[in-house]
Amino acid sequence: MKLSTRARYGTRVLLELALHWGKGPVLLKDIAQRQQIPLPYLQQLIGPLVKEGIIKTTRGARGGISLLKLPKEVRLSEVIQILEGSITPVACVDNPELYPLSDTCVTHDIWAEVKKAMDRVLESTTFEDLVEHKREKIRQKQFRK
Amino acid sequence: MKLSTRARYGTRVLLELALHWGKGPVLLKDIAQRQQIPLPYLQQLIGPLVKEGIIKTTRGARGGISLLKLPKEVRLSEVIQILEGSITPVACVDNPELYPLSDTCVTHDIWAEVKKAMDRVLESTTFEDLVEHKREKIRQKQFRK
DNA sequence: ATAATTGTTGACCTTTTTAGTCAACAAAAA
DNA sequence: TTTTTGTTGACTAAAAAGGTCAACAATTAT
Repeated sequence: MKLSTRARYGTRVLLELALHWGKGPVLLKDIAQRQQIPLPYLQQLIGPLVKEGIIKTTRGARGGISLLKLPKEVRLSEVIQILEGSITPVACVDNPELYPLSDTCVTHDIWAEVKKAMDRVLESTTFEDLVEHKREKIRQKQFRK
Repeated sequence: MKLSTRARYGTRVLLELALHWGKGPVLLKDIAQRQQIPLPYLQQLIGPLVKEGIIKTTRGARGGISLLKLPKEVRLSEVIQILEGSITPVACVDNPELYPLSDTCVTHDIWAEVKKAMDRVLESTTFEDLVEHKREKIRQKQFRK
């Protein structure tokens, strides 16, 4: 049940952009370095995010990528869906019509519940939440010194 | 985020045993056929379940496998843990000590929440629940005819 | 203009994981 | 003592994950 690195990296990239909101584009190279993501791999991840209208890219000198929406308008669930696909534990939860036995298959039902439980968390979390949470953590850390 | 076939097959096997509770051992061959699991693969799955004391095996003619505990004493979470390992979406949720940045890493926290949400479902579901649910479904199906 | 700076794309490769097979063996019952 | 079952560990094939690369396209700075 591991999340792919695509989804994990993608979340961290978007969190960076959310923290940098309103301050112009962020260099891919810098993100790659700070987040310890191989640059060529990172470049590959942003394609789908651009296509879905989450971020925009600016080419040429002083370019980079930036968030297209407000951080509060981007849900964690979207990003995972885009970079990883459905989080369903088993395929038949997404396509019950393909599995005619599902009307007496109780394991099907329980996997559907598991998926719902995950969805509740991922859909209720926006990048604004993450930004706030992050700033709070940093404050607490300084306080402890 | 897919569940492995090991975990899915294992759940179905235990559900069979729970439905057959109190009626002696069930042949591996029969389970394999009914559940459409390759027999040699199934044989491989039961080892860990025996080792953890969930089921017992009986060799020789009229042998098979049977549930060692009451269905209501076996949680779905145990079976998945045994056959698939931890369901954590990211490794650092299980071993925070290995990742020193986790005290300001908010993505870590959100993955931990996702895991908790899954655990709540899996730990609160026993095979007695599944058996009941199954019987209820069968009743409803007959009623519709 | 044109050189330098960035992002874009698709093809490719390597490693790891998953799913499954097989053969030789061990125990119990008929 | 033969037949019926389960046990184990080594092996293999296929798929997915993770990552690399080279050639290209668009901007900006000079």
